[in-house]
Amino acid sequence: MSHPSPSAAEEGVVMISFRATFPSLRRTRTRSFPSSWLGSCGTSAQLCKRFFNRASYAARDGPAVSAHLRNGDPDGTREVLGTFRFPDVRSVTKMIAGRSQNGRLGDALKLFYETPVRDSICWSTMIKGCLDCGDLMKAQELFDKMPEPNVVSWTVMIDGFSRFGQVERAEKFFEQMPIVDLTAWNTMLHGYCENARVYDAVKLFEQIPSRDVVSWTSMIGGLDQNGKCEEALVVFKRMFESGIAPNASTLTCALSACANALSFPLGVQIHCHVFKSGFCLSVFVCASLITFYAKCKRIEKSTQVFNEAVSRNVVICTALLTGYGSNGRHEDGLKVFSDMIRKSVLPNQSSFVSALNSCCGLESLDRGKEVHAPAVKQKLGCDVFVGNSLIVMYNKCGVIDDAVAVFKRIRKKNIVTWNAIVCGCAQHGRGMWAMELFSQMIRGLVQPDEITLTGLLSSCNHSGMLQKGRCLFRYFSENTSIELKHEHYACMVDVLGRYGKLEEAEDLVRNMPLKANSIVWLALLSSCRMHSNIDLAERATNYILELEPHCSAAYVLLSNLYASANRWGEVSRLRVTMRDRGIVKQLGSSWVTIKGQKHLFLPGDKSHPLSENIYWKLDWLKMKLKELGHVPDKRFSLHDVEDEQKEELLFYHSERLAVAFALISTVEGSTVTVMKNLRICGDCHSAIKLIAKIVDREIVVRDSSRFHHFRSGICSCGDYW
DNA sequence: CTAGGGTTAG
Repeated sequence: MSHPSPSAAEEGVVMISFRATFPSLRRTRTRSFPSSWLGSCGTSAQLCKRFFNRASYAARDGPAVSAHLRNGDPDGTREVLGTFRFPDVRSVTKMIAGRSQNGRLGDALKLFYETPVRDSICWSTMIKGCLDCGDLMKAQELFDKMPEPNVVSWTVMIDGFSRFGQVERAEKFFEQMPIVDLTAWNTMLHGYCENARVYDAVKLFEQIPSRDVVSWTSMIGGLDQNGKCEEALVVFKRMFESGIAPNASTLTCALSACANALSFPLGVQIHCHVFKSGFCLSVFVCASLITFYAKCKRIEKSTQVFNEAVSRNVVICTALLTGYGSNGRHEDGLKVFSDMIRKSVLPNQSSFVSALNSCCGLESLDRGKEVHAPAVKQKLGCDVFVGNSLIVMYNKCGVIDDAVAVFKRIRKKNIVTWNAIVCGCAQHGRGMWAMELFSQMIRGLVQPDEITLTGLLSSCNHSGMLQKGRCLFRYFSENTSIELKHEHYACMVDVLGRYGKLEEAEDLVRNMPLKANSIVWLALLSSCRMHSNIDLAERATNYILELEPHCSAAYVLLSNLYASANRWGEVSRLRVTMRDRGIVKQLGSSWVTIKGQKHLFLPGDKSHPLSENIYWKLDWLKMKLKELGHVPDKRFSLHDVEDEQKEELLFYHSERLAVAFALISTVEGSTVTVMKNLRICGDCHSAIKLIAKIVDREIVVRDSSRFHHFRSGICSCGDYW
């Protein structure tokens, strides 16, 4: 400390002389930051300046101010300054920074304006504060008013413009700077990178007179984050040759590039370097090692790095959690998550996102709710990222109402939020909701994107809204710059075809500007299956097999179409072709998750330990169904066998076994949810409607295309699916 | 720890 602390005597002298000069001040002493008094101070600016800049006061009170700011209690600083006779510009600057960082721009500005003496640091802090609080205009205004902007304030502005996506203005500022130092160069470099102008960044990088480790790291990270991971690695190697030693940040960026480029050997080399150099102490490096191994599908190595990590903070845990998720090891991922909570490592936004993704992977509503609860506890339930994941999770686990509840609570919705809920409506057959959401988007000036269109068309498709579908399709092609892709045409063909407009659908396929791919033709073929149009189906199949000779779905669809028309000769001919070409039909299966345990059923399956009870329940249901006048629809039994046998086969479809098992294994009155890998069979559909009525419970079946909510004799799909 | 630059998890 260059300034010695004042002795009590000295302080006393100051006090006495000050009070003698301003006797009225005694009353205001305990009040916080007396602005009125600052006004009177202005009459003697020199005196004021002398008092304000007395380092001795800052030496005594400064640490207290810092402590309050550190503890997130900017108001505490007022109390300290209340006992503080002469706040100096350093303390005021700290307070301004504190208030800005707490999002209280108004208070910060008030302090700033009340301060009579402002140095360039104070100005820069205030400008930065405006930018941190999202007020670019105010920052610019202050910058223009600043008496002598220095290289720091210029740099703050460049960074601000870049962060607001106004890289052109940043560029202009950079060109106009009277003095450019290396930090300014690096700021501009980073600005280009974060605004996807990575090649301008490269150009700038080559111009930097002397590059330091930050320049190199920015360049490597920038290239990597703009999808140029190979080039990032080239720059990394060049850096080594130029003799600049990488630090923890550099290694983090380089490892990320290795992961994206799946450059396993180089990543391992970096790992060795990390090990030898001691950078494994850095949590960032450690996390990126975990991610690197996970992306290279060496999840065991990720676990090893995790186990050997010196400290386990949220970043490291989340890296492993995410790694497990992306390797399909959802149970393990959720175990990491629950360990975090148990060991009081507070999960953050990303941890929740990954954990919820794993719940989706397990299709487990219970696990999803277990993650939702701590998210709410941490006030992240309405966060846009966590919220988006929650919407997807609730949709996928079959409870659209909960997804909607989350949607409504998210205040700062982004396009992903809107898409998530629109796609949920599609899956759950809430076509009208989807339309209402779309008009809300348009009114709220939210730009829909190509995913929105897919969601909307598929909503129309699942709700049988022909006219709405046609309108949307036209609206998007005429009024937006969204490029229509194959999936959009496939969706539209579905909308038309399922409704029975097969000719119109075929016209669309033949006249679309892109070359129709197998997905588009497959949409047409499945419509033909629904509306028993064998001619068109045969044509569509030919196109599909030309494009994709091993498309088993095409064979199955056509074969089922022949079967339902009793053309068994064609069926067996197709079966032979399939066998010759080695095409295997996907076997139908259904499953139910109860208490975290997945129970899988195949058609006519008797392997389940509770098989006897399941079949007993099914027989009882069969009797009840008969009483209600249910007649099995044998058209859905696509085997060339006697009618009675057909009925038998129908009754033991995997979805029914799963439903019966779910009913006997859960509490009466609760909703049961069954998943199926293929589309639900038509006869099962009508039977389950009645079963829901008989047992007076809601039964949810998710098949390969959507959710069916069965309740008291009706299905949410309105028999249109 | 009074102002400006690079890093992680999706």
